[in-house]
Amino acid sequence: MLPVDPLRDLPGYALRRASSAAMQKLSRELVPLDLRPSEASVLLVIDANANITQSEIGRMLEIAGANMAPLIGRLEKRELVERQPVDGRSQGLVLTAAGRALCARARKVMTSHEENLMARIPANQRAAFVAALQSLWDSDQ
Amino acid sequence: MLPVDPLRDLPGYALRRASSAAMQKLSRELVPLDLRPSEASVLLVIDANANITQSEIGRMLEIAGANMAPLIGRLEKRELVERQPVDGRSQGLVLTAAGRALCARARKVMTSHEENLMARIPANQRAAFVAALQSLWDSDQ
DNA sequence: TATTGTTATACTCTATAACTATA
DNA sequence: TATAGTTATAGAGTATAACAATA
Repeated sequence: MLPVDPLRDLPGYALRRASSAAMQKLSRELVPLDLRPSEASVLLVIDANANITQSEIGRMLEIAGANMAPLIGRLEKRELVERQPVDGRSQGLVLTAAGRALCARARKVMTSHEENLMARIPANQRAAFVAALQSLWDSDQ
Repeated sequence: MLPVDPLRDLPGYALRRASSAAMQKLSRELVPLDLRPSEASVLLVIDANANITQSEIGRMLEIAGANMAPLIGRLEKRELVERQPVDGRSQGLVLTAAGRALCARARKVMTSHEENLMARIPANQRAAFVAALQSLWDSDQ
């Protein structure tokens, strides 16, 4: 007798499995760049917002401050990011030349990843799909 | 100047944030039952498939065998699940009376959670939304 | 008082390797 | 040889608590 999967048709479970599969795939695609998805995301955010502080990044991406410190530390140690004092307690972050180069490669990987995901969904449903995801993302009440 | 979020409109990123928000919410809702989402899922699977083995559950839910052992161990220690030898190396799993009672409560929590999620999405888009998620879930190539 | 940045710590989920017992 | 179950271990993400320096 074939086993029954009582979770298969639950939207929340499908959401979890889809997200997990997509993240695993992206992680593998970023291996050649020696970046994790969270690190690549932070590079893109700094590139789009020169002199942003790490607490601002944390609020934007919902990464707790305690976890931003080692993440930024790794990027700084690899000389992808530089800190520039804003005031006595805040530091603006900017990409180095190497950081901009790696960010460009990361953007290509992520863009390609996104296109491959969306290719699975009928074109006329994509906008509704993303809108539905964004409405769930604020449902954490 | 307001910071720019270059990730906000990427479907894959929206997928990750939506999944993360939903999982955090479900985790909180399961706290009174002292169950994690993965434990609740396993209870539902055993309830729907008496005498299923833990390796079969692992294949269904994509939980590695190495991680099933401590998970089932916790459920057995709480006397929610019993092991019954199938052959020399396999054991069928069944719920105890306490396990069935807790499973029923977990099902209520999960069903309510699913309904609250879907309430955010227009009714005429829900089927397409779940179908899109299921097609992504197999995109881990 | 509140915020920024940081360290330390712990928990969950996940991943790999190695091992036994059995098929 | 392949599979079931287990143990140990490590990585990654996330969470809280605590602290110093600054606003």
